[in-house]
Amino acid sequence: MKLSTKGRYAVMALADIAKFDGDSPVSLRDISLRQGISLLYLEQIFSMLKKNQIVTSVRGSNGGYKLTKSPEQIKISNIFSAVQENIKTVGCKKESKKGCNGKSAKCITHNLWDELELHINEFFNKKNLSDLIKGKNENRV
Amino acid sequence: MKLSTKGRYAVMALADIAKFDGDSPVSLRDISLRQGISLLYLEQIFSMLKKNQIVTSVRGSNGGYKLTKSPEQIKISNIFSAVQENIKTVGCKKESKKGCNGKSAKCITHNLWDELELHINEFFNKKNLSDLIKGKNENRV
DNA sequence: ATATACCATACTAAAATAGTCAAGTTTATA
DNA sequence: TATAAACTTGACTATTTTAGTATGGTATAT
Repeated sequence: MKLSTKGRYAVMALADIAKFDGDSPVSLRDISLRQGISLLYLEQIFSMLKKNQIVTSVRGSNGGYKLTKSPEQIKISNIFSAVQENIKTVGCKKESKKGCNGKSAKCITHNLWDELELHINEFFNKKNLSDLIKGKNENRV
Repeated sequence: MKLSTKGRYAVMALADIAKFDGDSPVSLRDISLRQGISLLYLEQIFSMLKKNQIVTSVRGSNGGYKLTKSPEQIKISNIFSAVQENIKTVGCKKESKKGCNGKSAKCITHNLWDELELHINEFFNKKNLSDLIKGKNENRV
């Protein structure tokens, strides 16, 4: 089980914006250089972030992206759902209301995965962008 | 982010053994039929579980597998590490002692993924096989 | 004897991941 | 107003992982 780069890069890039945020928008080129993420890949990711109102874009020379809200208000869970990095721990072949895998009841492990999913989502709901750029993370790249 | 079938099936199959455990060992054929998992795939998984002393095998007719410990003593984390379903949420390209991705410091999101990993591992450390077969899970398949 | 069970290695189809490539449009500013 | 810097869109692709199959055994209870 691992997180995809899409989700991780999205958080990384937004933390970068949060950190370097001023009056002017932050360009993808700068993020690309600072974070070592391909520019073309960033464009893909930011297209999704914009559609989901995590960022707004400023076109033209010296343009770039800005956060729509303050870092405190942007939860990691918001970012993940924007880039469709969803935490789907379970994957019973055929899950219906009645049961899993075509059986009449849910599988014996079902609650366990549900609980885990809940845990992870709670974790990402409690964390926001501001948590990443303050305190002991100050010297991070 | 999702769990692989290998990890999930391993837990499922062991819960099955725990549930139907008696004096005689439980055959993979029975588990395969009850849980709807390919017999050949189960053999692969149980090979790993045996190597890691989660189960012992009894050969010959009416043979099968038995848990080496009581269900209370077998943690989900033990099972996952046996089948190499490791919770590696982070995947910085080049992570050294100094930093990530060839930089001089760890990346800004590093602590976040580490924390998540810790959370998940704690969760699986607290859960054992017995939790799956008692109480509200009694009627599960 | 033999059916039932475990054991081991190699192989593969399909899906997901992690991007790249091409061809634009928009706009600040020199 | 030319143009470079920036955003936008959609298609494409190599690599890796996943989720198994296939094959050919060995061991042992009955």
